[in-house]
Amino acid sequence: MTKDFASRSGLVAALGEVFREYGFAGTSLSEITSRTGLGKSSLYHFFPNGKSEMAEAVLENIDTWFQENVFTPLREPENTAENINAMFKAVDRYFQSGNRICLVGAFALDNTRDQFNQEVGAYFKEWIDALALALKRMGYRRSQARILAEEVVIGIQGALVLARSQNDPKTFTRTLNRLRKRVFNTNG
Amino acid sequence: MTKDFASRSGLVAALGEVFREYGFAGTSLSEITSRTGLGKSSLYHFFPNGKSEMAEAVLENIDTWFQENVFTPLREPENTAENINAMFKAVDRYFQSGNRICLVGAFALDNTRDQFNQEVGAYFKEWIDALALALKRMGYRRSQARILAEEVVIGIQGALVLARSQNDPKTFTRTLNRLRKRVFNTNG
DNA sequence: TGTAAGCTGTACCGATCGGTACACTTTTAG
DNA sequence: CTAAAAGTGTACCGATCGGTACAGCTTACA
Repeated sequence: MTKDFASRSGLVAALGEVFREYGFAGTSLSEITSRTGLGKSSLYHFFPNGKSEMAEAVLENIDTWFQENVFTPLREPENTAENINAMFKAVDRYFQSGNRICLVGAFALDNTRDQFNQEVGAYFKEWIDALALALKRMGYRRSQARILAEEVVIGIQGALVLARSQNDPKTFTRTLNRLRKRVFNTNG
Repeated sequence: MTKDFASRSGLVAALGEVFREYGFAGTSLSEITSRTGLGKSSLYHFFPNGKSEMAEAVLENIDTWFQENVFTPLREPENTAENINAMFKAVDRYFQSGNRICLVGAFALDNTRDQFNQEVGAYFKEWIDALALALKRMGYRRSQARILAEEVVIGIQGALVLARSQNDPKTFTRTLNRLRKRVFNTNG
């Protein structure tokens, strides 16, 4: 593919890390160049529509990852509790135990959201829907399942904000444990 | 003061709204000019250090508001339950029932945080500390109070992310109600 | 009324922004 | 081996970036 990256998804992953660090507006092409080792000509070869196409690719990459590792398992009709547990593990891994922020969440907070309306909206909606379905299968009543699913996703996002604000990843893992307990212990 | 603003804090409030909408990196001086009606010369008259000084002023403004309306009341030795309830009301008002994001949270998520390390870190720390103190006074054991205070602040931040992502402010008010119940109902 | 301070418009600065043109090299595939 | 396709370096574009210089206007106050 290119001298610097074995696959396109490797490049997209690198782009994702740059956007995570600088935000969408704060990421310049020259920063991307220096972080990926690819000049503008190469970047525009892969992403003719420039920066926004790069971000689209990153968001698509994220969506694919969550589909495979989180959403689809949650929708499985069997081993529900196991799959919910797997979600917590996958999330912990994905966000590197609190050392990595949620790019979709970051995009959501400013007007970057407007440019990626569909992707940002769908990401959270799908997550909550899939989790609510699983929780219902676990025995929660439908309305309770929805509320609890929302609570979990909100908790994860908030914990990422707080962990980063305090430079303390443990805030995130602590929250993840709390949410797991809440899902499995409580009489919903 | 100026033809456009009766007071400095009125100007700072307007700046805050611009930063909320575009983020720090995404806010250009020309955008600030068009939104405040003040030319660069005026802006640099009030904020000789430019954009970052404007953001500092906004953060200071936010801190002042939260000190007066949230932190100080929470630290009062009496009427604790009342003051915690007042916190929820103040927060609902401040974030306009989910129509306004938390600028400090937004700053926390990308490298803007590095430039405002102290302010971003202190905002959340002080909030959690004050709330934990109040919860302890309400009867929670110290460790439980800390955990619960963290849970509340995390919930608020996460709800703001989610509400904005779904363009659904009700997510925020719903969460605020849930957190209030959690604080007052549970046997901690 | 005078004068200093507060405030603002205009014109400008160099740097960087996102993006393009194009020739060149490298890789792939028949 | 060859030709097309994929990938890249260099040089450039106009626009905008954050910031400055400075003269002039406006306001407060003595």
